[in-house]
Amino acid sequence: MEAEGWPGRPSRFRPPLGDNLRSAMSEHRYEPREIESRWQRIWAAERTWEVANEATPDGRQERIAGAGGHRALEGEQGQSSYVLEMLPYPSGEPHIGHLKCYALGDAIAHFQRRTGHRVLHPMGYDAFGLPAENHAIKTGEHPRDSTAASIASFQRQFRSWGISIDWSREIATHEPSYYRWTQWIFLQLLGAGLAYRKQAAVKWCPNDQTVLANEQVIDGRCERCGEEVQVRQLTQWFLRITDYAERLLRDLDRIDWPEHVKTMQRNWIGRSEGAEVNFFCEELGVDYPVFTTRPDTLFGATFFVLAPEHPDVMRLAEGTDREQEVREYVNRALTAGGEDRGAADRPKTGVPLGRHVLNPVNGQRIPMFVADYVLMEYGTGAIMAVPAHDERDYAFAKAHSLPIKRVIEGVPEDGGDEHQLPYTGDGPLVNSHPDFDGMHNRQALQAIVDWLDREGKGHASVSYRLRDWLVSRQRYWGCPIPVVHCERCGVVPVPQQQLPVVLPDIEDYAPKGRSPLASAQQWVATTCPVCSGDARRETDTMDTFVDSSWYFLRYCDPHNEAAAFDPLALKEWMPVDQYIGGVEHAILHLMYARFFCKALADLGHLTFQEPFQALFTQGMITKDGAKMSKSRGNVVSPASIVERFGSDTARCYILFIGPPDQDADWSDEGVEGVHRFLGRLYRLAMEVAEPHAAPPRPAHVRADRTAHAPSGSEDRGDVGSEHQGADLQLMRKAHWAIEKVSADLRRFAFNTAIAAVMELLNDCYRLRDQVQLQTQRFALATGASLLFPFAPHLCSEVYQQLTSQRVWEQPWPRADPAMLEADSYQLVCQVNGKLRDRVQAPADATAERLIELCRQAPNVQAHIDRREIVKEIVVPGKLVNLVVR
RNA sequence: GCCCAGGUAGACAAAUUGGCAAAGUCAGCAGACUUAAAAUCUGCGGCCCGCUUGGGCAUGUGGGUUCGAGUCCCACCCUGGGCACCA
Repeated sequence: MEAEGWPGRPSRFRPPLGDNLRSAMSEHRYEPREIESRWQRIWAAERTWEVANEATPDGRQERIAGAGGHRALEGEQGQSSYVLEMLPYPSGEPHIGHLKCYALGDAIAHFQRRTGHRVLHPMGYDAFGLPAENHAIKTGEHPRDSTAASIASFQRQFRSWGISIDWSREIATHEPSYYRWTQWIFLQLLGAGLAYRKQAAVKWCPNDQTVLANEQVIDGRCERCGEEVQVRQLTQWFLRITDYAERLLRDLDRIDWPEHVKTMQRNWIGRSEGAEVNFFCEELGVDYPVFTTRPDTLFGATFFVLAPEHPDVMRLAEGTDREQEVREYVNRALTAGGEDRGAADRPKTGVPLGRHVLNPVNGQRIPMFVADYVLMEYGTGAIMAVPAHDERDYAFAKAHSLPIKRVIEGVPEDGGDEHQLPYTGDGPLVNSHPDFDGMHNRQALQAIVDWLDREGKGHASVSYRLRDWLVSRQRYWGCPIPVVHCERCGVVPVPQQQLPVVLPDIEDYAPKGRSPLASAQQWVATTCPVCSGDARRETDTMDTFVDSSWYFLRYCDPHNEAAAFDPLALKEWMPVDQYIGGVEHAILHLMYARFFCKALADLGHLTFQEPFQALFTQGMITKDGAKMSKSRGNVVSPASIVERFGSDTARCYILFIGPPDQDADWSDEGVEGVHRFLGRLYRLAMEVAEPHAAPPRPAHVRADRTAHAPSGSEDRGDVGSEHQGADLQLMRKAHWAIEKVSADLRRFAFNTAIAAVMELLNDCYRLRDQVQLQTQRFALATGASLLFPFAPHLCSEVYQQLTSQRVWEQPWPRADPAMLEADSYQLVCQVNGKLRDRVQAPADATAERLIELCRQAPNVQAHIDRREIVKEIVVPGKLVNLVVR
């Protein structure tokens, strides 16, 4: 809707005044349910939000091509835009967080469409997972059935919200047509050596009876159920995400994500620069490498520690008088290891191994220990201990009365006092070696690494905190891992043409410490694809995060039966232009999806490295300051809000409540306020939309006007008639709103965008008996057009009534620059930085003229008095500040 | 402990680049309409002094930079989040 192209620009028509307001208004009750279901039917019947792939070569676009109403307005050259909210896990009903997420994403999608983009905005379901399986254990209902019910409920509600989804691309991760390709991707990774099996100390949840990924363990507890996790030695499937640590870290610089999310990922990857140094054990004739970030403190190493899981621990202790003691310690550490081994304030336990290693820099013989504060998974599972300069080594040395040797001089005030240890700061080296003593430790660090490298005793090295991703789960309701175990051939991938490996039906879902799939004997028994001999199927299923690590690719080509996706389809849509979801996925899902992209790109399937170019993380909706939960009984269900007020109100309110990236507290009164606003818009629009039943003027408004605005204070200046002044004023306000809402949408400031439309509507009411009908219509239609991304049903209705056109088929309105500029403005007059007066100034006044106007302002004169003006600061369009002495 | 975000009326918030603090919404008060209420429409709204013109004080606290600070700098307090034996 171009301002200039406004149909039927102002006639001189003025509505006659009448006094049957009451009856006229009562015909225009705002009935969201009626309005919303009507427009939803139209969008469904016309498949308005479907969008076809342009580049898919085999004619499939006919099937998925909808009417695509918005396509009519921007032709073939419309730039593609992929707007995506995080895949919902369907359980029961959608909650308020879903409403916020989709209200947000839909506003972006609508804005994109109306600014000339072809928008892909799909929907699907993360349908495998534990809740459905736990439900099955309790009730015996097949997870497939309960999942189907939840999906149906989600669909129903999503449709009732009127979000502009291309429903033709709907997917669900539990459908064989989807997980067939999840399995295909797994085999791709397996073929590339990125999926592998190993025995490892893994986190086990005794309640859910399954292993967990490191990322799913929070403070030693299961992320899902809160049960304390145990450590078990099991053979499990892993994905080699650590191979991508460096790229996952580096590429964060190339994507437009919130800084705090990037920071979390950086911390999780945990890159450390240092050196690997070999310590030689004479007794066994073996080199033990350690990773250290502090090679500058090598001369201060007074002992050496191995992790209890270190494979050489028992071999080292064997034959020494410590053997029994070590065996007991290791056994205790390995079995009881689950209970917060991660806590830093735990006492430092450990036992000597009765063996020694040589410090490569000075040949000193130092004792070896085994202690559980050293982790097998990080570095080499062994450390050199420098108690003088490391808090943990210091605590261990104190507990076991080991020598402490200071090798870095502290800054003057700590004077080398023993009480100042451990000292982890910087300073010159001491007690080290004549070549390094006196050198600043940061330079010494490099010098020592160079020396180690030359001597072949070590080298610079980088270590990461990130661990490989444990993806196998001993659960039923997940994607089967597509391999078989053959006695002769070992682990054999299921050939691609035999995919999907379909999840079999089973009798008993109860976990027994192994996958429930193991009880499906007929399914497990199979033949080896290589040797045709007897083989058993893998009975573990995949972590559901695997399913959701690639779903955004499938949306680009959801019905492809020959491949997971067509490269041309990906080229058209990927990467996702705007991804939207909660911060709770900052590490897990977002890291895994990035990893999948990089791995698939390396395998030649993708041409991009990052799946989500821009990310927006929404804040949580709380109630009474607390997270909504059933146990607190403070849950606000979207269905009840939609029922009472309609989805337009629900959506507007949730965006109006505050900045969308911040947490916000739900307020029932606030919802009513927004509902009132929508009702006001509707009623005024209906009133002016019917020229025949001319809207009557309420008598009191007339009275009010004569009482309050006799000369029209807005008419200050030389504008001719009063009508022109008010008309101009409202037109300006409408154009101001266009400018404001457009800018706010670009920066996701939905709350202020809605407030701007509220302001416009307030002016429509305030000026309604002073402006021409056409002006009123223009202002209201503009308001509806601007509010459409937030309240699509109401705005479609209002726009249709006012203009007989479909608002979503109109391009986004553009403000007329001439309407944004007034010919005069209020000049702020300051003296010594304090506001003293305001005067009207012409827009084109020179600096000299502005100073003059300021000086003459009555209250400014009083403050200047006879004092000397030492400085004049002029900010054209804003203020003049006179500095006096 | 380390890192990040935030602290503005009675509540939620706005102020995009250092330029009129508080747009908008809620709650509140007043008026119109009504037999009345609800709904609706209109208006008022930081604190202190003053009859008003006006003046002083106000963005967690204390300093600083600047003609001018919610915004920039330093120190501190509070709230929320992330990380935390990772060598």
